[in-house]
Amino acid sequence: MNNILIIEDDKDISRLLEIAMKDLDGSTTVAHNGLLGLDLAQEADYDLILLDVKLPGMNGVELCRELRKSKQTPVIMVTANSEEIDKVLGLEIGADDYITKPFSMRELKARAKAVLRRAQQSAPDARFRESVIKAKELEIDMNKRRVTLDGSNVELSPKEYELICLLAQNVGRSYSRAELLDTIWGYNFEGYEHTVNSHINRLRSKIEPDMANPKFVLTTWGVGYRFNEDL
Amino acid sequence: MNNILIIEDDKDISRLLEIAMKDLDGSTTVAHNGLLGLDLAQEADYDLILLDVKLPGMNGVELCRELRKSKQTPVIMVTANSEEIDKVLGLEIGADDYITKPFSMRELKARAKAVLRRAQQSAPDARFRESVIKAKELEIDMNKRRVTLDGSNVELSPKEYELICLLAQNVGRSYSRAELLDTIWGYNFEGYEHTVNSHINRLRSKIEPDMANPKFVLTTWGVGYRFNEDL
DNA sequence: CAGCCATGTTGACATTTCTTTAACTTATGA
DNA sequence: TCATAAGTTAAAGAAATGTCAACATGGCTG
Repeated sequence: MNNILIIEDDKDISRLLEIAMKDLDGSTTVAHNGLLGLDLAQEADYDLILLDVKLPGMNGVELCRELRKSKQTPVIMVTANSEEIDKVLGLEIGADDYITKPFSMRELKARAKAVLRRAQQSAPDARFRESVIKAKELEIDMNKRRVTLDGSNVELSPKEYELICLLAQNVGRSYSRAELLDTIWGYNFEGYEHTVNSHINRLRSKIEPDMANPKFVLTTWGVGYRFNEDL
Repeated sequence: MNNILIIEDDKDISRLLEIAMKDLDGSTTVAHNGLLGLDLAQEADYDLILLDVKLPGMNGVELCRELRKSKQTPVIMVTANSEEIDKVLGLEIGADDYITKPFSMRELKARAKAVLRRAQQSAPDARFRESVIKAKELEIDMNKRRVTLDGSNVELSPKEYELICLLAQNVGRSYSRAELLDTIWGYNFEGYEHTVNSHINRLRSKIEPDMANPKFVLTTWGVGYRFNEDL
């Protein structure tokens, strides 16, 4: 979950920015003027700030420069025209990226994702964020989206992959079918819980050496499924 | 005294770069477009080249790749945004370092100094960069920008080439169509993800012996594409 | 200006995955 | 032990996704 601060006076645009950030698993705070925005940015530690260049109260370029005196929070400047870009680029204000209106949602999300990724990679604790999970001969590489069994590749469908990731990331925790449907299928899924069984079944058939005695994905009777805690 | 070539169309930025280089006891030459820059770089022996990615005449990535065919002059790429960094990092173009706008003078000088020191210390052939990827009968030589199948040349379009480079450099990692669009087409691309299919299709028709069973570029169903990890 | 080439778009068709159904097996407790 | 609730498995139609050829466009070059 990323904490994202949006400093933008136009209500429509800030609404749009919020929607895009929610898609990126972000929790958003909005400030509709520069001074308030700077206060918030200096008080809390955000993962990313989307900052409009033209603002009432305090200009975005000034704000960014001021913020940089105390914090290195990643900033993406939102500019209305190319004239403003020159200012952002030419001056050393310390923004991490910029985007010009009108922008596409895809572009905005891609840029935000890239900035967040870079910020996290350079952060000191990046090495603690393990993206490879190992359990006996089973290995899940979340960066590559790759699952191997004894070193050889296992082809998993999207649902199967999401299931094994969720379970393996929370070894020993039992998930009910309803929980799995909510997190993987989404709250709007209208189908039966039985669907989960089907997918677990196919997942097992691909990773379990002995279907009758699963090693990895275990059944918690009357509850749901969990990843084996004794491996 | 170091001879430094600056290839940058923006006059303000090139002046900024010149000032920084003079501080490093450098004598600077400026080219305001890509073709002229490449000419100069190929003619004379510079100690360092500062190269803007976005250029009129010839793109910085292409220029660097072209220059590498004849010279190993140290190159620092100057990029305006994260999209370009991703490209510089993702594709093998033979740059020695990169810096993003807006940059601080201090950072620029530090990087330039480091690159110059490295270049002077290492013997002429010590900084030989291995950039040939081999996978069975397929061979990709990123210095020559040449792809061969069983020794015979395969003619690839720019997009096809960038696709195979990116995928082959990250064997086994699955890229979604959106990711491919972001790194190869750029965040500004407004078209459909379907476009990726087309290019993968054409790429396959040129390198795959059996289109029905691709050996090199595999499909990760529901996700995207990847380079075969079991070769 | 004509023709070529790289690129992007479209749509018919093929393949894989998903959901549901149904028959079968296992665990649990009265 | 037997009834029943819960889980497994296989199969089939529906939905989603991928393939691939054909066409459209637009830049570049002779």
